[in-house]
Amino acid sequence: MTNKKIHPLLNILAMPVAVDLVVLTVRDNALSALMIRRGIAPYLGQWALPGGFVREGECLEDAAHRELAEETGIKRGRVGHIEQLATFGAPKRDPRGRVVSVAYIAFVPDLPEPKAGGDAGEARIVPVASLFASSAKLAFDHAEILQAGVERTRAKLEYTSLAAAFCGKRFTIQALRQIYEAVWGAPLDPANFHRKVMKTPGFVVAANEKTQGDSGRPAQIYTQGDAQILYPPLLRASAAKAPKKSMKP
Amino acid sequence: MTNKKIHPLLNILAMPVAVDLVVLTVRDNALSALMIRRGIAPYLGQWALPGGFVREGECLEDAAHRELAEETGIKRGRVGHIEQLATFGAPKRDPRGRVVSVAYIAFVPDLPEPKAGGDAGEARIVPVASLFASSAKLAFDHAEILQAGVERTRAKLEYTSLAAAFCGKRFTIQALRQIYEAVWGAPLDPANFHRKVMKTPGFVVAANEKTQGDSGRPAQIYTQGDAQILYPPLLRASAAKAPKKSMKP
DNA sequence: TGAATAGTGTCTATGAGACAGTATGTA
DNA sequence: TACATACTGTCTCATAGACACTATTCA
Repeated sequence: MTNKKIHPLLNILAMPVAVDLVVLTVRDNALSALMIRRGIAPYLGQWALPGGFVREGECLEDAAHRELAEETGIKRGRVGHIEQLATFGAPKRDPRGRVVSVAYIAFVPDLPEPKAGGDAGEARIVPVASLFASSAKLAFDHAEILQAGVERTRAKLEYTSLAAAFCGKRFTIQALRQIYEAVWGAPLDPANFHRKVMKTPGFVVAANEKTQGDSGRPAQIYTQGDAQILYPPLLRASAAKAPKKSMKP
Repeated sequence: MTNKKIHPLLNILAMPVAVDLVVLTVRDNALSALMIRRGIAPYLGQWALPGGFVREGECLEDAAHRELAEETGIKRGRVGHIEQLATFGAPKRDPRGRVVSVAYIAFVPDLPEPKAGGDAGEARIVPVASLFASSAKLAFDHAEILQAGVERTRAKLEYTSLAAAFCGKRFTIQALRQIYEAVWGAPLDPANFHRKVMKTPGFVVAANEKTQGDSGRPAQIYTQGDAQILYPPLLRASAAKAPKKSMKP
């Protein structure tokens, strides 16, 4: 690249690149997403995912963190986990012109009600079940992005320790189980769950503390362990599987 | 390097968007990728993934199929499976200027040695093991993309029926097993594998035909079934798991 | 016949699920 | 004390892995 007059890319189509964020948390035992009510056209007044455009010299994940902080006030340190989800690039997905959007999922421990900042309108934490209801029309292709983010999250809880990213730094096994129950939308047997977590090396580490003041026996408090991958995985019950009958007399 | 472009409508930084392809096949029992030797600078003469820029009015997956056909001659119908892998957007990943690249993985049944077309140099099918060797320096961040594609592929064979996308339309259980062995790089017990595939509903469907002319008992021929998801999954042996001892006297 | 591969039988170890039982706190 | 929740024990069933065995072809 010594000849600076030649720009091989000049006659290539260029387009804005955005990041959109599926920010998930568990609130009142319901998997919920942080949504922004759009204050400008198009899709004025509809729910949209937080997001914005990538800037010069900024990598995609940095853009995601920046938008999260700008639009919702969530700083990097409060984010339990962030990862790239997928990229959406249909030519007409934004009526203003072609935009490619790189979607991220972020898991955040239970949040205070956020305040909107930047160019966003009202920001709220909404249970995903109500967003999936047909009456809730999301802006752009954000329903599709949200759906993909939730499905990825459900799948990842099976074989990774990411459920802990929804908890705070210190948590009980019950709290961890409630994350699974909220994300999967199905109850789990507390006894079996407890045993499974305990025998998965590195999933959680006992802290030198117990709960107190609650009703019932105090619970051991744990912190997240080193393990990233759960082996064997903690599988959801298959929808395809026939219900079982107990044979105990 | 002021390759900055401003989108006319939005006054936002715009950039070229590329697709890069991790085209995988199993050849001589080795997982292999289709690579292109670069015929132009930068990285002249080094191995790179096939790819190119997204065009106006073209969605990302269409761009992936188009580049695959242009650079390697593989038509849509020959592709067993294609899916988006991830998007790579580090500001300096292309020394010519900022480019965001959406990577795809494609699985193709065993290929004839390809001919290069378009602006590509020599195209070849290379075992991924030799590409991972430290001596093989790939262009751009393509080593990282390839690594991600191979890891995704290994993981997906566990819980999906995608291994069949590496086989032709009709295949034996042995052929399917050899896909798993090549992708995972580890032998599987033929008897147990056979039973596992058979008892997973919809994984394969028996065709009305058997092999003939080979040594050994003729094998039933199958086609791919309806199932997308394997439940329960066909897990790789964990590296973390201690080797087992047989207790049989 | 023997070599080779397909496919089945069967034993064992492991893990999931159901659920009873015990431990330890609060009201 | 009653109650609630944490945790443990234990039984049953399903599955994976090891590997012996049978089946069916070709040379």
